[in-house]
Amino acid sequence: MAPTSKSKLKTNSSSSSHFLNIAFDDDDDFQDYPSPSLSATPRTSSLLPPLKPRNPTAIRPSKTPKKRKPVNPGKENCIFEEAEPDLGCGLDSIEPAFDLLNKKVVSHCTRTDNLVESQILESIAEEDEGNCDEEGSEGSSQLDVLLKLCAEVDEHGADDAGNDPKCEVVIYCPLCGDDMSELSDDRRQIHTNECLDSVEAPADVAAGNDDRGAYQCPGHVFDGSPLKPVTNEVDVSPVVKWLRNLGLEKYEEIFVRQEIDWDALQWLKEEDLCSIGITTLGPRKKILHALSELRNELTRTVEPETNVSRSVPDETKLGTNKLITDYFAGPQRKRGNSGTNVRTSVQRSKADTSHRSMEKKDHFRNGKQKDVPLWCSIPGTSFRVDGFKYLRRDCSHWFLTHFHLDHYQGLTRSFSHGTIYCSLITAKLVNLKIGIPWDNIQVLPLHQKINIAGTNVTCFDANHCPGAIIILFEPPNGKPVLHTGDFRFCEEMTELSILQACPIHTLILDTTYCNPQYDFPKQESIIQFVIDSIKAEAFNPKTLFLIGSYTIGKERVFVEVARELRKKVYVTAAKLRILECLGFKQEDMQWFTLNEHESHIHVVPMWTIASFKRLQHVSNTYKGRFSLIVAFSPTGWSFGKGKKSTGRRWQKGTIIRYEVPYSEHSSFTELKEFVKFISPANIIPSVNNHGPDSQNSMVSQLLA
DNA sequence: GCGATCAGCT
DNA sequence: CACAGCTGATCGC
Repeated sequence: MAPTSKSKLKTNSSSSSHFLNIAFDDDDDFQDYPSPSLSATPRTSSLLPPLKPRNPTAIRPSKTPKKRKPVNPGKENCIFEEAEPDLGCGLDSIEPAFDLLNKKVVSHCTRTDNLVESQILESIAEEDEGNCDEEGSEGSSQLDVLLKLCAEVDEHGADDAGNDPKCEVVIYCPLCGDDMSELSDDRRQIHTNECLDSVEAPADVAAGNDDRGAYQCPGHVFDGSPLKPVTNEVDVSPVVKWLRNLGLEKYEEIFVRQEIDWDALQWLKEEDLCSIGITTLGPRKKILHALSELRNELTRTVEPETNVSRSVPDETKLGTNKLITDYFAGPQRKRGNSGTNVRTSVQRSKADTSHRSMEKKDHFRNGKQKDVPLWCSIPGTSFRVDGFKYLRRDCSHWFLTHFHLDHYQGLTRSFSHGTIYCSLITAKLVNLKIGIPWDNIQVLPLHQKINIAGTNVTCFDANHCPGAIIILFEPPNGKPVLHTGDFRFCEEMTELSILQACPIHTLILDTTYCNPQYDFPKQESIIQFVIDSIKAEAFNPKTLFLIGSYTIGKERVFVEVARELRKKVYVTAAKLRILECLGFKQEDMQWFTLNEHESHIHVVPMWTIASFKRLQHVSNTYKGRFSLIVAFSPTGWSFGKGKKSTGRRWQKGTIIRYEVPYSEHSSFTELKEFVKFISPANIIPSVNNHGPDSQNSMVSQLLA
């Protein structure tokens, strides 16, 4: 395969070099700000080709109106806030550029939000093979949908367990461990209710259900007792069972000795645990976490049926990144939000086979199964995307969209689950940083359709970090899936003929900034601000400029600063090794130096800039050589949400930090434009950072 | 002992 | 909170 490495920076491709060669006209610095309107038409008509929905009938109206969160109330109309008084360090020179940027963004922010109420796409979880047609459930009640999904989960679970038909179903009481196989359902119910009463569990907790066979047992809901046979635990207290379930059996003795019963357990605090002898941090935290879960369970008012019919189908249709199993929160689940406590047979079956070490490694950690989220499975294939945290043996094709920790987490040197597919740049980094042998890596070319196990696969530059790709899957079932990974929409994407022609069925979308209040400026404008700031202060040789960067990402900021100012930037040797993987041309590489004395512009990790303590340490290191530090922290979070202002300027003594809204993810406006361009039948958000309800609401607003 | 993992933090 | 990732503690082979 002939890789056509094309860095996102587009510095290594003459055909796209215009991307970097911004006209830095001093008189026209901020013309590049996007149109101040959220309505789709202005920018679309001025900058982009007409975005024709190619699949208009696929969009279905919402069955239930969704609430829309209040939009930015208009007070965030200043991009930079003076976080602390300017102590006067001769910085007047850089203020004008700062003010100018500020004013420009004011006009940018005071736009009229013109959002139409939700229009929700259905995104019913489909079977991997794609033969579960969503049309079939069109007329179903929400409960029917739920039941159907449950049935599918059950079947799946049985398969996963390597179900043995000869295997006799033995049903134990999860409380006392008695064999209840011979009892009728009613008798089992009575039995467990009695057990339940005997440990004084509140009634609302008992509302959860277990789908073990035909029998529903409430017991494990509150004590988390294991679902495997527990014949040796007949005489064991609920507290001990609870500890064992947490994998902390070695502390049983302490709890027994201290006579901590179920009631007392609920009230334990960290200092109590320390005082009774649980001095190791990890187990103590684990116990405290489990206790807080337990308290949540006990205080929650559970209305299982109401919750099931109200929330589950909605979330399913909207395609959040949750599995069906997420809707049935077991006692230990972190995100138990449905209020129901049914444990699915998937979880049970896997628990039953957890003695097999390989399966244990694949599916479990501390007794918890890591569910494969919707966003990393490609419907119609067995492929996984960025799902290395959920390694399974049922897949041998693993795609990696880009080399950021939250996407490759779980990928280690010992990976043996098949082939990793990624861009050339990502491949180099995976090899360099993780040590994956090249034999296990398949480099994907850009813009070139290739066939992998019967599915056509085409990649495009994601305009995120170097090597980041968007992947188009065309499985044999005729339902193409576009996975954006992390991406920032740009007009070049609308010019991709394959995307124009291919009717996307499922869009797995980077929804990091899927909220109307995230509508940051174009990257060029921010870079220009940084350049202007440095230019303005450059007369002072005792000023050190710091530019924040991730392992990869944000390179455009310091590369363009160097090119424009024709000054070298200092990077560490480790950083240079990474930069060498990114496909820069020699003329760009010349701007990097390993000699810190050669430059007063240093590239540092973002986390160095994030804290004044660390900046102070840098300042101390350079005492004598530099008397002022100006640091730039480029992050999209500095624009909007939850902050009093939409960007900040901080100062402490001779250290100044600018948080500049430089984002490598799409803004809300860009997401809307992209969704309009793609017009998918389904959307699956890959980021769920505002809670499911809010997220669904936001995703539905993309269609407004 | 070392790699993997997780919580906590920014 | 998150972005993305560092640190330090613990787990597990």
